[in-house]
Amino acid sequence: MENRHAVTDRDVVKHLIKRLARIDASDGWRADLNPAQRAALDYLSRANRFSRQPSHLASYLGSTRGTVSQTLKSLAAKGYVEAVTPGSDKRTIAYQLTESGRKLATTSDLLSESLDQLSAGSLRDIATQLRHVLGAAIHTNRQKPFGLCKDCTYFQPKNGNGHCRLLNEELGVFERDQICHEQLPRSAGASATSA
Amino acid sequence: MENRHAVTDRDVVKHLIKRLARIDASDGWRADLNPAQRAALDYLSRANRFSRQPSHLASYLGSTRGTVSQTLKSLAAKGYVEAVTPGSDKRTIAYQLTESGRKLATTSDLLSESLDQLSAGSLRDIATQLRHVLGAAIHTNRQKPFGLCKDCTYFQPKNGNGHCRLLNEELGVFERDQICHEQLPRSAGASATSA
DNA sequence: CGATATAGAAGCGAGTCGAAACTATTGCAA
DNA sequence: TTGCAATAGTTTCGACTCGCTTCTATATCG
Repeated sequence: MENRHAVTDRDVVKHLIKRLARIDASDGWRADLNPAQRAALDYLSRANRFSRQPSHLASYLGSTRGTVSQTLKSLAAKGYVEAVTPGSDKRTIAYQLTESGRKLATTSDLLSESLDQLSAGSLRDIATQLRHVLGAAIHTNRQKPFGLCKDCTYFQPKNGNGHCRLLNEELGVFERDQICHEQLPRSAGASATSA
Repeated sequence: MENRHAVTDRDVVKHLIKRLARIDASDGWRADLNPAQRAALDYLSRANRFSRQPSHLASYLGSTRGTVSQTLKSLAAKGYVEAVTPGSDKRTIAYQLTESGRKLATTSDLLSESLDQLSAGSLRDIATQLRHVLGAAIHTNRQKPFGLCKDCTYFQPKNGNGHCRLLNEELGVFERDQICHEQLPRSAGASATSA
């Protein structure tokens, strides 16, 4: 009623996210990486052993196999990742961080520093709200959630560790907090095998 | 205490923002634009008449004059923006949207659609929280806020319209909701002329 | 078997990116 | 007034992203 040109909360949020992402991207040129390489490094540092193939990264980034293939190649040339050939399926290849890659992936970035200036309560609130946004975006875009192993329908506590009922694999403690391309959020409508 | 590998809220928020930005970027290839061109188009659609020069866009994006110069050139080649030469200072140039550019800038994107699935209350909460995050990031990165004209220290209501006390210019109604490279948030520590 | 699907990679062309060099102005100061 | 540093924009460079198409190997299913 006040004026026809008023900015809606939706647009405010949209611009806030986009601007934040832009600033973070411009910060992504630290060291000798670019934002895409940094994203790949970051993904590999969080992905569990079932989720480290080029196609998984492409799916996570909403990109293509061809594109991430090149990004991983340049990361390998710089010595931050290395290819490992897994077992059964000879078409696949997996990438893992090298020691220097691991070190680089854990260095703090601008976004972390900015977020550190907020209170614990604020962070928890933002996390809750943004989860809804990301959930909506993922649903709209028909993407996979790539959530944490421990929040998965197929995750089953076992002794101190865990067990994946989908892949029928034993899981170490640290793997509970890694992301998985097969993850199906427990809270969501879990209609079993679709993945 | 529960486990040493637990993911902090800070990292959750960081990953949520980054993933959201990635998905939005992959969506930014609609029409015949790429994400950078889309960002430039979006900026120009919201910038007031004092803020449409390449250097302003570079500052907003945390990029360089050289880079945005090329982006604007390709946007001009596609007919979405056109250069206009302003008055006094012959070094400067300003870009404005063409009719087709304006049309393209107002088409809804993935992020808008996702946000539309949230309640008004949620959107208002997220906006409040993200403003803090962006504020911190801008401060850390020593960037300008690029806030709305009406939220500026130099903004003065005048009749139904407004007046800028910094540039000593009259402002139309619609200009109150545009972003300005000179904006100094009213709430922040406004120590006058620094800009 | 063979058809088809899938994983990864290579090549293409447009374009981004920071960095540095370059041009044209402007403003300031000796 | 002349000189010179600061500023705005552009150009060029090399590395790289990106979607796209094609290619090669393997898998899978009928």
